[in-house]
Amino acid sequence: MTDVARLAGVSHQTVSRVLNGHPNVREQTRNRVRAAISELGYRPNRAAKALVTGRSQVLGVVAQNSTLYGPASLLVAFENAAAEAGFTVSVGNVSVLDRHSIGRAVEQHLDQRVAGIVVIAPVASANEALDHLPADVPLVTIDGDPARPAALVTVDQAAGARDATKFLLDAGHSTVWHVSGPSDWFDAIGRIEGWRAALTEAGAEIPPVMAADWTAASGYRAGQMLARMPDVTAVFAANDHLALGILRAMSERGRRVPEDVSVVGFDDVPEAAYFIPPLTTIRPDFEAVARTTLGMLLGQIESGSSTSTRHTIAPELVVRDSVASPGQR
Amino acid sequence: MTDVARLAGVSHQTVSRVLNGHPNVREQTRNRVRAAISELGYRPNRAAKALVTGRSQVLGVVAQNSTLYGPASLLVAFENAAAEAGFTVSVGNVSVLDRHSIGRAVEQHLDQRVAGIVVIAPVASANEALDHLPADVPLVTIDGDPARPAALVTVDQAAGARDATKFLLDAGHSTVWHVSGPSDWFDAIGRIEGWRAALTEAGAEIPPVMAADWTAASGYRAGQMLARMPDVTAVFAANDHLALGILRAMSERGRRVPEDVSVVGFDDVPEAAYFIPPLTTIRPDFEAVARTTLGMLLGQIESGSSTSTRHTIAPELVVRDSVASPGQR
DNA sequence: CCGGCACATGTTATCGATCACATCGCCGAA
DNA sequence: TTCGGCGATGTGATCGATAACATGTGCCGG
Repeated sequence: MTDVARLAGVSHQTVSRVLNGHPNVREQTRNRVRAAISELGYRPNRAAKALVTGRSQVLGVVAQNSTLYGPASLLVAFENAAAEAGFTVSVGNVSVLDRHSIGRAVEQHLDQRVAGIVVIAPVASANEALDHLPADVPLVTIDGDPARPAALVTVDQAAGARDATKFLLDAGHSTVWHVSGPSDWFDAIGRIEGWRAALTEAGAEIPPVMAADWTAASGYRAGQMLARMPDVTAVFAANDHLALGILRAMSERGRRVPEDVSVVGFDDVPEAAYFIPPLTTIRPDFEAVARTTLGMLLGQIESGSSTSTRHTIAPELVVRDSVASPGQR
Repeated sequence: MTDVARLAGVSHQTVSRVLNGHPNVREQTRNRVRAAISELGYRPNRAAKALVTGRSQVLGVVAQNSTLYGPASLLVAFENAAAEAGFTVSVGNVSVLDRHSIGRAVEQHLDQRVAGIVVIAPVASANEALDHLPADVPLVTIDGDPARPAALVTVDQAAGARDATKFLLDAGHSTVWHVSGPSDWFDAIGRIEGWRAALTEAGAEIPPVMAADWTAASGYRAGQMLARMPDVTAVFAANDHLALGILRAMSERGRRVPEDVSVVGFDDVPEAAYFIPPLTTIRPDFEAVARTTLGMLLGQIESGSSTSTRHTIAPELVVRDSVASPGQR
């Protein structure tokens, strides 16, 4: 920096001003400094800046140890958005979302003096950890507890589930069964609510919820039960992997999809279009979630105050071939 | 740090020595300092350390903008391994692996004064970028060009492909068709080589390679062609998504898997066990790749010299239900 | 014609660690 | 006895940026 200052014939402070877009610098001086910077190929030392300001240009993300399509897409989208805004993202994976793990991951980020933190906290057990976090660090939660008063961005699970269920009802099914995600996930809870609401509105009978986890294996098990109940004609699966397991169970028991049973999933994983049959599903807009999250986080960083705004991103129904009218039986 | 020093009755330098495990500190002093640290809840400022040493406790990863199962698993495994070693990982996603993009991502990391960089560089176009990188920064490549003299960790694509092909030949198939990945990917090239080697060894006829990309869509297109050739009884797909597309194409044309056609994939994505039928595939050990990579990187960081060792991780065949003898026709 | 204020710029202290070197005992060999 | 050397510890400089304050210039209004 001193070299740049010397070459431009100014003081290091003026260089700093140019770098930070300070207004009170003469146009001509600014240009000279800029020229010197590019001539020397100067790049500011972020560590020094972080040391004096107490904040680095890094955003921390705490996510569950997961290679699932949803979280991975979210992460990539967030990284891209952050990079555009000049921030680096450092990821802290945890295997379980309990208080201890989250606390540790967050501390690790605070050590690094991150400018802000994003916690992808889809389960209730994360709540306690979040309540005990220092309040002065900008923090946004994704898919967290709707009941917590905190900055939150979330996919509108209920709306998606409603759309899916309605789509099946509109096709003529008298009711729709639901294979749900784990009951401690807010995502799963929201999808159950939406499904139930759609049935209630239509005056349809509400079958018992079939609880599963998010894996194809548990979808397969649920599917085996559903397949042997002849009056089941429509199933809404809480995600695409569950749906895949259900498709396989149906196929094994000779129940054709969609002729005998209609299935709708959630997530729109890239392979969904190549399931047998291609799966009708709900596509959440991960990029919108990422952009919104980043916006809120930067807002908090700039203003220095933590808001508790919340944003909900509506997902979209993607129609493929796994739904038909029951009349076609 | 000064506070800790005062409380322990020593100088800040001694505190620093304790922190960095310097040998020449009396046991008793060390304990006093440790006690003071935990009493005050002191956490060292990483920015200050990075400023003076010129390196941060951060490792940079440059990966292709991808939510694919393989890269995502690799990333998670690497993050976990790095966290255990006290390092944070900052990810720079790029959408294309060309010289410009990689260069930019790497520069961004160098700005941050990362201690080392990992580049996941599965395509030839990445080579040029890597050649122009500063030589003094520790760097390990994953899935890079086997011909480049550089630190490299890679899954043994050829061995996996051979195992897969042999398994099909051993089941009694006279030859095995191959649907490959994009020809500029080293992974795809290695898999083609392994497949061809197995056929040559067995003295089997070598059918033309069907080129595709990694998507289920392109697998489906290739599958449509394969399905209308009655003499095709065995297919080795370069990854599980391709295999999924092939399965669907076969199913549409009424060719049963595995009775009429046997299929083997590569990657062992979590859903593979729930395809119709469950897919026999090759499972790469991403965790081993991640651990090995981290080990090499830390080695370079400590020694200060860049090696050009290379490690190859052998994958494993996972047998499920998508392969049968052609005699069962 | 002068005080004062806004703007442009420079000077010095500061963040929190490590590094290089200085100091102080103490022990053992000449 | 003396001195070299080593182990334990302290002192001051340093990394590269920003913050706070100081300085110098030109313009405006009274």
